[in-house]
Amino acid sequence: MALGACPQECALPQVALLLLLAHLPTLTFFSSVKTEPKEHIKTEVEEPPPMEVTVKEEPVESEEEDKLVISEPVKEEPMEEEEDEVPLVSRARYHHNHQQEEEGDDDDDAPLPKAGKAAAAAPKEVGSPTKKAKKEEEPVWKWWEETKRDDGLKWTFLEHKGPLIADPYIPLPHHVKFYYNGEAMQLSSEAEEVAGFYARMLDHDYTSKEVFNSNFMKDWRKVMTSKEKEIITDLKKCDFRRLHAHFVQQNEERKNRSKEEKKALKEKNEALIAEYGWCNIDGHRQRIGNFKVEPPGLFRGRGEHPKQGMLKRRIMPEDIIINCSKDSVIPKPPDGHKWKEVRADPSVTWLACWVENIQGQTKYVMLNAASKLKGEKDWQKYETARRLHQTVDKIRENYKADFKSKEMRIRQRAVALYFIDKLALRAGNEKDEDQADTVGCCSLRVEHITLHEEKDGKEYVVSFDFLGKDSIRYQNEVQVEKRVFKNLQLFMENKQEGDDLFDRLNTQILNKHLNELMEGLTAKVFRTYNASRTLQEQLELLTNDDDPIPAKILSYNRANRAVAVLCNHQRAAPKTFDKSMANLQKKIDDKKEQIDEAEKECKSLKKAAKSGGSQKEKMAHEKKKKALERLKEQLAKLEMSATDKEENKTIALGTSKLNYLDPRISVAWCKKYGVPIEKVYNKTQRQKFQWAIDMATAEYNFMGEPMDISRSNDCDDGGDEDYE
DNA sequence: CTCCCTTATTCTGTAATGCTCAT
DNA sequence: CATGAGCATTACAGAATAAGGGA
Repeated sequence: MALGACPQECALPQVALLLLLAHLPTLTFFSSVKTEPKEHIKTEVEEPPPMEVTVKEEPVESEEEDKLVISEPVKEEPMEEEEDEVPLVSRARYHHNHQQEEEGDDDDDAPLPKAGKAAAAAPKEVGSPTKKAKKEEEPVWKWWEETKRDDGLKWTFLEHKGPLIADPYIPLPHHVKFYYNGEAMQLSSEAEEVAGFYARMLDHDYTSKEVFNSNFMKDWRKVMTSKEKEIITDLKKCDFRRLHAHFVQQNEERKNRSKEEKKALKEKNEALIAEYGWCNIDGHRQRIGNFKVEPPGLFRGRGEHPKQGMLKRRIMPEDIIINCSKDSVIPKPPDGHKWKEVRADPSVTWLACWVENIQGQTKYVMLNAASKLKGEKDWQKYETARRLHQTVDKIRENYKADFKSKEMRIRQRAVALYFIDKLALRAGNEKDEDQADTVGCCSLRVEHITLHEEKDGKEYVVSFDFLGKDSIRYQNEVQVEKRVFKNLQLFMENKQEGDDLFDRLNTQILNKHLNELMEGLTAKVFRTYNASRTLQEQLELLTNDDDPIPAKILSYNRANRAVAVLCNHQRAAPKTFDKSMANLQKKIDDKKEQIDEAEKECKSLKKAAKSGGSQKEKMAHEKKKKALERLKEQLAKLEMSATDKEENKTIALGTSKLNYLDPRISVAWCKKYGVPIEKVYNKTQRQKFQWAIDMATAEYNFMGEPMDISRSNDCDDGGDEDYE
């Protein structure tokens, strides 16, 4: 049963199987406890479609909102334009200067030149109609109802304030001293700043690593004055403890700030966001993802990174390239500074970039996940995955046939693809020497797998053990087809540790082949496809229609978890895991005790009610019964979260939720089972997946007919339920 | 009910990867 | 084919914030 999670016979690593199997009984147990309170039954049975209930339940923002609500429930009518539209920074300018724009730009709200029928019909940007806090929600731009532009350009108009540069260094107070060889030493500002970076990390593992320390020392010495360089030669003689203590104290003080201070700080921060956090793209205001330039610091590579500890230098305006329209207000560099360059390249999505000094890579400032540019791409990604579904059977046949090919390179390609499909491995590009030694499928080396003709009663078992992205360990034992096994033996013949398993293959070759099988197909599409498919299948399998909401959510999380396991999304067990688990357990025990007690009381009341039979006594009994039910429900919820927590100990759900699971599957599930969307997506997630929440109905099927995104919403299930 | 502290969740930061295109 | 630039996506850790729970 749990095997249903796997794309094919047994894709899930063993852990997953164990987890799912081990907990299925629990699940059944819960689903059979019929103690739902009346309201629950109602929500599910009664008229108003669940969705409506949901909308009402939208958690209210906070204090301010309360005030407003008190004053008067604002009427439903969508308040037109005026206020809601404020945010467009320089609309006037935009229209003014925007002559190269084609015709159809007469509507204030549809600045996109090619907006077709969809845009015309679309209710323009609708703000939050009811609640009207002064910090109003940004009006939603339903870009998904517009026709996608097909010229490959990302924008016509782009205006922004440029990135926010890190504050200059402020030297430490004089009493905070660095000691060398037991003696206080006043460092130059430059050397002190870098010393501070190290001091901050004093109680981190990094500072106990040799590579980190030697890289640090080397770079630190580069910023020292010649005198300092002469003196400071040995890290072991450096004493950063005063600096460290200073920073700790600073943190402490920050935490203990008064309410007023905190509020002021928050406002200041919001002002910064208001100024730098937004851009105007084709007449719409959209949030920028990372508008702050990365401040200087010590490079923290993951795993055994050869460059860990190196100094990440301060980025100055002179390093930064700005990208924006010619006719926009060009961002102003800080006083006395210049940008490296200002260009207007509408073929890319970034607003600014610079080259980072550790790896020589370019870093970009881009829009945030809720933006059209990102959302459209995301949507497209899932449509590609759905197209794969249409042809995946053929592709599988195809690579299975290739297991027998006369050509080694074809066989290797086939086996690699088999792994990518079955195990959701990453493509595995080659890497440079100066990066951490991690691999993906194509870059697997012979030492990363072990072949077992037989293991634990199974034939042809391959065990994997390697470090993948972010140096996360991948360990798995998989039973494979005999042909795959024999091929692997062949590939490994006459090879030794360090040799590539697939020596006639790399990602370009593989992707080129894939592209011939299906337009737009690359190795990573399989990951997306198998992840999303697994979610949908697991949801179907695990959800019980008549479960109360918490049980449904547990099912959802389990389905999500199956995907996370498939994709090997791990996390370090939270430091306080055991403790908090024990706490939870105690709560559960307490609750059980309460229930025991309540049960006893209930029984005696029942007796009293029956024999004596006064109205009062009956009432008392009824009351107790209800209380008891409530308690039981609370207990079920607690136990639910306990299993959920336990199962989640070292598994991270976020990554798959955010990057691999077609959000329409989740939206459809919520609609189908009357689960409020907030139970599955938090606020930012709802923003990111607005397009899906808006477009998917309960009938959405990931494995159904893909949509043609470029021609927009003229197929599929034209859902129009508003559901925020 | 408020306050304070602890724990859980969300958000931010930025590293690490995938993939295409030009040379 | 090999290599590297360019840019976009995916990834986890840690900081920040919110929520829970006891006094």
